[in-house]
Formats: sequence, C-alpha cells, structure tokens
Amino acid sequence: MPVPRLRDVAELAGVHTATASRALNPATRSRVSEDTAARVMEAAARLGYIVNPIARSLKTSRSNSIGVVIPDLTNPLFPPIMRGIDDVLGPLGYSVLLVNTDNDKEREAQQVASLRARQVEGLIVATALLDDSGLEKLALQRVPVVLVNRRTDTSTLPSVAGDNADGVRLAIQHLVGLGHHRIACLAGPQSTWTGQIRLRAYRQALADHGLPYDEDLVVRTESFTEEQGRLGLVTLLQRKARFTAVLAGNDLHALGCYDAFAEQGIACPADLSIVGFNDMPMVDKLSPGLTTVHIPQYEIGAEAARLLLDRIRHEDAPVKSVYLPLELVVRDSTAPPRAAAAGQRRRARGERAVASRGRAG
Amino acid sequence: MPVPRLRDVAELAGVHTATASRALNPATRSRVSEDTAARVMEAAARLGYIVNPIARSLKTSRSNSIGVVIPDLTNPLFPPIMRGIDDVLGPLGYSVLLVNTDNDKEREAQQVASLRARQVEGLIVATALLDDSGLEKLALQRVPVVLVNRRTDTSTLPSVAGDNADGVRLAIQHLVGLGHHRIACLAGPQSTWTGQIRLRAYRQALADHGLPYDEDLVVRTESFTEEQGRLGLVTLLQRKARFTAVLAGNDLHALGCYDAFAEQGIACPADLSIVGFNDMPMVDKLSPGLTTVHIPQYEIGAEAARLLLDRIRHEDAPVKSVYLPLELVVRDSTAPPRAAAAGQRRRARGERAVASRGRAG
DNA sequence: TTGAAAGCGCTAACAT
DNA sequence: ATGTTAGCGCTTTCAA
Repeated sequence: MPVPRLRDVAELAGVHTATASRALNPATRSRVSEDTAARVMEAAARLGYIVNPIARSLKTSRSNSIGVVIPDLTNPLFPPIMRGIDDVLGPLGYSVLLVNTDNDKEREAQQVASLRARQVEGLIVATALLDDSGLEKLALQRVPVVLVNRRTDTSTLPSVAGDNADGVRLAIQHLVGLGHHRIACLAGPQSTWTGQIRLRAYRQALADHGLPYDEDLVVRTESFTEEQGRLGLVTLLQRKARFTAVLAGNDLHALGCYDAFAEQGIACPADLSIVGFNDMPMVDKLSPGLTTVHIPQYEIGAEAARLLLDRIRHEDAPVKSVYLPLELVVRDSTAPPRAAAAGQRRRARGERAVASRGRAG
Repeated sequence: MPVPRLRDVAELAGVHTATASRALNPATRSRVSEDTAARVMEAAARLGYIVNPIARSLKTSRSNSIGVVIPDLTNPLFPPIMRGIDDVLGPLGYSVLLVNTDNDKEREAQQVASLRARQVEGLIVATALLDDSGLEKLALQRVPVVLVNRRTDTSTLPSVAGDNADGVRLAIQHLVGLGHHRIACLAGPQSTWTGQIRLRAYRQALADHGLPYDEDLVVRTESFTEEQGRLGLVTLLQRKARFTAVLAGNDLHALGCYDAFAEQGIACPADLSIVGFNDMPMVDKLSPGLTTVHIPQYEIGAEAARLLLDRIRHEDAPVKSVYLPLELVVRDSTAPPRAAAAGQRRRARGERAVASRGRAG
C-alpha cells in the first residue's frame, strides 16, 4: 500500500487538492466551509495521511528545521542545552540539525555551509569566539543566529548565557565569607567570552571586597581542559605566591586541580579551597564534593530557541542579550582557611601533607 | 543576491539544466563530456552553487536523513553513540534527526511517526524493549531499522551492542580471581535486554567457576537508576545473606551503592567490592574509582550507522547482530575480600564501620 | 553527449 | 467557499 498523497485525500473527500490542503492546514482552515473541512479531515484520518514536509518545504521555502553548532556533544555541557532547544522547537514542528565542530573553525565553516545548504531557517551557535569573522559574515547575510553560552565582543548577535559575572561574584563572596583573602584565579582562554568575563568579574569582585588584585595569583589557561587546570595550579604553586583558595575557570579545571592536589599532597579543603564553574554531572560525587557555580543549561537552550524563533519570525526583532541567573552550589571543596596558608608553608619546608580523607568523621 | 539555482549554473556554463545536473553529480558525471563537466563545475564554483536538497529529495524521494531514537540525550551513554553515528553518516551527506522519548512508549510512537513523516530513510533505535510491538510493526512495514545497545527477544531486527555476556564474564572472573566466592548481583529491569542478559551471564559465569547460584544474592531492580541501585543494595543487606562483592547492573546502580555504603558505614573495597557497567564519564574520579566494564559507545554508534546504510541500500541485506568486545577497567572499588565478610558481621553486632578513606596511605 | 519535457507533492495566487 | 493553474528546484526518462 503506497503512502497516501494529498490527492488521495482530496479524492476521497470529493474536493480539489487545493481545498484539501486548506482544510488540513489549521492556519487556512477557516477559508473552507466547516463541513468540507470535517470531511477532508476525516478522509485524511482514514487514509492515515501525513503531509510530505519535503514537498511543502519546496513550495513554501521554509524547511522547518534549524541548525545547532556546538564543539562536541560529548561535552556534558551540551546535552541539556540540546534538550532545552528541542523541547521548545520540537512541538512547533521544527527539526533540529546538530553539528559538532571539534573546535575547528574550518570544520565549523563547512558544517555551517552544509546546514545552510539544507535550508535551515536559523542557527544556534555555541562555538563563538570573541572575535569571530565567520559569525560576523552570517550576521551580515541576515541569517537568523542566536549565540549560546559564549558571545562575541560586538553585540550584533543576540545571545543567551548565564550571568557569569554574577556567578563569579557569588563564588568570591562565598570564599571571602569563609575568611579567604588570597584567592587565586585560574582564568580560562581569553579568546573566549567566558574566559574573559570571568577574569574581569574576579577582579571586580575582589575590588568590591576591598581586596587587592595580584597578577601573581592569576593564570590564563589555553583551554578549558582538565590538564590545563592541573598545569595552571602547578604554575600557581611554583610562583610561591601564597593563597588559600582557587577560583577555577570551570569544573574541568577544578578536576585538574584535584589531580594536582593528589600529586602534591595538598588537602582540600583544609589546605586549599576550590570553586568550580558549570556544575557538571557527577561533580557532587567527587571527594570532596565540588563547590561550583550552577548554570541552567536546559533553560539557556530553551531561551535560545525562543529567541531564534523571534528572529526567524521578525527579521528585525531587537538583538537581545539574555542573561540567566546562576547559583552557587556549596559542597565540600570550600572551607575556612587555616590560620595561615599552612599547606604551602609546609611544602616550603619540604614536608608532605597527608592526602585529603574526604568528608569522613 | 539571491541563492544561485541550477538554472543559473547551466546558463553560465552555456548548457541545459539537465546537463548541468549530470555534470554536478559525481555518479552521473561520466555521462557528460569531460570539458562540459569542467565548465559546469567551474560555473558552479564561481556562483557558489549548492544543490537544494529539498528539491532533490522531492524528485528522488530520498531524504538523505535518518532518525535516531533514544530515551534521553542527557544520559551520558548516548552522546558518544550519536557522535559515532554522525561521524559515519555525516560525510555521506546524511542528516541525523534525534528524538528523545523519555522512556515513554506513547511519546516514542509519536516521535517515530514524526520522523517518518519527515521521510527519514531509516531509524537507529536505542529504546527497544524485549517485547516491543512498535518495533515489530516497523519491521513489518519494511522500514530500515537498526537497534543499538538493546535488542528485542526476536531477532527480526539487526542490532549492535556490546558483548554483555562477555563483559559480565570478565567482571566475575576478576572478582573470583581476587578471591570472592559470594558475589551478589544487582540485576537491571528484566524487561530490557541488557537487564536480562547480564543476569543470565552472571549465572553462567558463576557456574563456570563452579560457584552456586543463590537467589538470595540477586535483586532485580525496576530501572537503571541510582536510587534503584541504592535500594537494591539495601535489600540485599537486609536479607542477611552474606556476600563480599556486588556486580551492579550498571554504573548508576553502583553510584547508588556508594550512597548506601556511606549510609551504612560500609568500607569499599575493604568490606565490599563492587563492579559497575558502562564506564560512564567521571566514574574514574569517584572515591574509590569504580571498577567497571567499558562499553565502546562510539564504535557501537558507528557500526550501527554502517549497518543501517546496508539496510537502506539493500532492503534484504542479512539481519546481522553485531557484538562489540567489552573491556574490564580495573580501578579501586575491587579488592580481595577480608578473611570473612567482616563489614557484615560488624553490622550484625550493631557497630558502625568508619567510612572508606579512599586510596590514601 | 546533450536537450526537451515531465513531474516529484504541495501551496498560493488568481479566478469563479 | 472552492476550483484552476502555475510553479517551487531538481532529476530522469526519452528522444535527438
């Protein structure tokens, strides 16, 4: 039995295909008499008719699909964003085409081209660099685009992200509240918006608490990876500038720091407190459980989808930048500092501390 | 500047659109003289022409897209599978349409219907139940389908999965090698293939080592969740049947067991060894690091994609069941048993053990 | 080897 | 309110 066509439905209902088409589309149904509409719909139901979206797209030149560009789906940041997008757009009849760029701008260009070849109506992009010529071009070509998580330094593109500055503020406030005065910062890559804004916010937050900013307490990493986090902490320790807490660039950095703690015999949080960023899955299961800034990824995705719809429907909708509130999740990797930076003094004398024993006792 | 059409390319090259079409398609290029082909291709390049896949699809009734049906992208099992699929199919010009069913068979039916309405050429399905009428129907309608991770109990559908039986064998072999003789089993839901086969394999593996099978050492959980894992272990402990090791249904179960360990003051691996299944991200970071069976998710996805291609291209290709080899990853949650099941004896006397102190010392 | 012509399935002017 | 007609952009017979 072949797949039923509109023609079959029209025939069964005894009307012209145009009428059947109108009856079947809720938006045009009113232009058809009530009982023809009913007859057509019944015929469609009987035959199990479903419109062919390809034919429809060819005619309407609307593909009912959008593209999502991320670095790597395997990064746990992105699945919740995807679901947020999908849950908003799916019920509206949109398909979501996902591409992974692996942080390769050349590959990204190809992927975006293929997405556009597939006539996507818009793009949600999570791979923005601060200075991103590819994105500028898209904007110029009036392709509806929404940025998520990261932004460019110009504000020509709408974006949805967590309120990173506020997240950093919360983290520093927490540490200062615990009594920390010398707080190091593992800053992420300064070519990314997140890397840059978090460092700035760190500086600002220190100032707000009347604490001095010290370049010796800052390391700018090359990427948001565990290894870079480990290296960053090692660098910080080598400098011999004393500190009792670390603001990590993200949770992966913090994980790297945990490794460094183990290697160097540093007890966390006794010797050193640490705060992460993102609240990745499972970081609550670490020992010690990681205190971190939670980002509402799902909501970010959902909001980005809504913004993109705006842009698709009204080409000149205002270019909004949406910031969603962040929350600090306090776990066990932060505690008041020892009377002085004991861990570091001890290391200076060549002793080894006993590794952290978690939260037992 | 409007998007260039085939017509524009043909005009610029001074040929008919039919000729241009033939020249542009590698498969038909041979039916065109070499230098017309060259001229057409140059014209296409000059204009930046890209075929409109929608128009092509309408004509060829091939959508160049496939659907992937999973329970929830947010489950870390699935992103690597997706990437495996994408990396095989993407370069071949396929788009991958992903839907999440949230383990709701009704929702799944809708999603599959919408996928089919979009004319996907085939489906990769990760949500199979052992007895799955929806899938049987698809098979009957000759929709190309490949199952991943799970299978149905009939073998009418091709599938790709890890060699679960062998994984269990490795796990039990490891435990027995360490000296464990009383090994409990947290079996997953018996409505799923994974739940069922792992339990069977457990039984078989015991037999292979000449160990008795004891129903008191088995709990069948309702789902593969952390909470069910915790509950399962608690149930096992309440039964007072003694055991020195646990084979968890999967890593989430194992995580739940970790919680139960903490609650009940059981030291792992000193009092109780545990082996997980899946090797989820981050389980290496737990305390103790989880010994678990690693499943090559990426390869499973890639292989499923290849199988699906087979099915799409040759409707009656053989219905293969592919099993990929699994590996046991030994970490710190397994160790030789104490002389006897000390932890349990102690509990029986009403004492509390000191929580595990990880791998320090 | 190339061109002419038809048509995939649908929707949207336009006409009635 | 409904039917007529044309055509979205491409591929593919068929004929030359």
